[in-house]
Amino acid sequence: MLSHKAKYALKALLYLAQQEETHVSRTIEIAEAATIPKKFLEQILLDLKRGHFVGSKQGKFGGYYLLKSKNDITLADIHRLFDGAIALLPCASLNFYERCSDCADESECLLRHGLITIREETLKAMEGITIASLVKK
Amino acid sequence: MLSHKAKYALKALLYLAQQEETHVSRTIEIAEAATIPKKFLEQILLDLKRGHFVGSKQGKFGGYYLLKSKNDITLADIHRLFDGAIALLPCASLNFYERCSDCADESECLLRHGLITIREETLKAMEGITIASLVKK
DNA sequence: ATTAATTCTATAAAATTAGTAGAGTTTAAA
DNA sequence: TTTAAACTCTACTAATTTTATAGAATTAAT
Repeated sequence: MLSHKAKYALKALLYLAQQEETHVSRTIEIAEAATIPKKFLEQILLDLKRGHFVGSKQGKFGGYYLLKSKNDITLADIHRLFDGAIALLPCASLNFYERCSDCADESECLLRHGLITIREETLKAMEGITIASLVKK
Repeated sequence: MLSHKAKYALKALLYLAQQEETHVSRTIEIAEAATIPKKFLEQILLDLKRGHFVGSKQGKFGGYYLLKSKNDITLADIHRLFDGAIALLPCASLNFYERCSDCADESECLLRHGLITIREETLKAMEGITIASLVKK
């Protein structure tokens, strides 16, 4: 399941994707349009900025705008940024790999093989969902 | 990601699937073989029993055994039993459906459509992974 | 200088997860 | 019928994560 943070991030990105390219959106404007607690959204937008998905303009008349093309922001990206690994266990993850402490010999683990298959399939599906594809409904 | 409970459940089921059909396995035996805290495993086996995946024999010389065929226990089943919905948000779930409180009109939600697609694809993948397929490596 | 915005750090309440404790019940066998 | 060995059940606890909130600092336009 997605965390609220990831869900809010996606909703904020969808909002930004629907604005004119030149428009910068204030946090409060996004928060009200997408029903997201404003102070929580502040953090989320900063995370998105650090992930180089959005840019910001500071000071009066400042706000946020999409930095990457809406075609290049995928569900997999946002999942990884806010909720971490796509894989079902760390030992089956590419970007968040970690050994299981309860596993004597990883190469012998019956579970891992199946979970790698799952990761490959869900990753492909999640990379197919972009902000652009969501906006197009 | 899978919870430890779900991971332990899968490891326990894999252990049971590798025993002879007539054999009943004691909790302590499974715990030691699969490196699972015994008292934690007790709870997990009871959950698996209530889900009709395993059966038990009480009293001295009692223990657990597979109730369902290893071909009929899927990763999706175990995910649902221990970790709930397969879908990324409750509003996109079949078995754990819930409305989002921050969503004014669900039929208008741009996110939901994409998440239903993802759910369909990952569900298909997860239903393809059975205890039998994992044992066969 | 003032206003309106982002940025940053700290804090807090609630929920979830992971695991432990201990008493109760059931069954086989001596 | 007693004992041993197993499952069953309920409650509890500690740690972690999640979901925020608060407030001061910084930036930029007018």
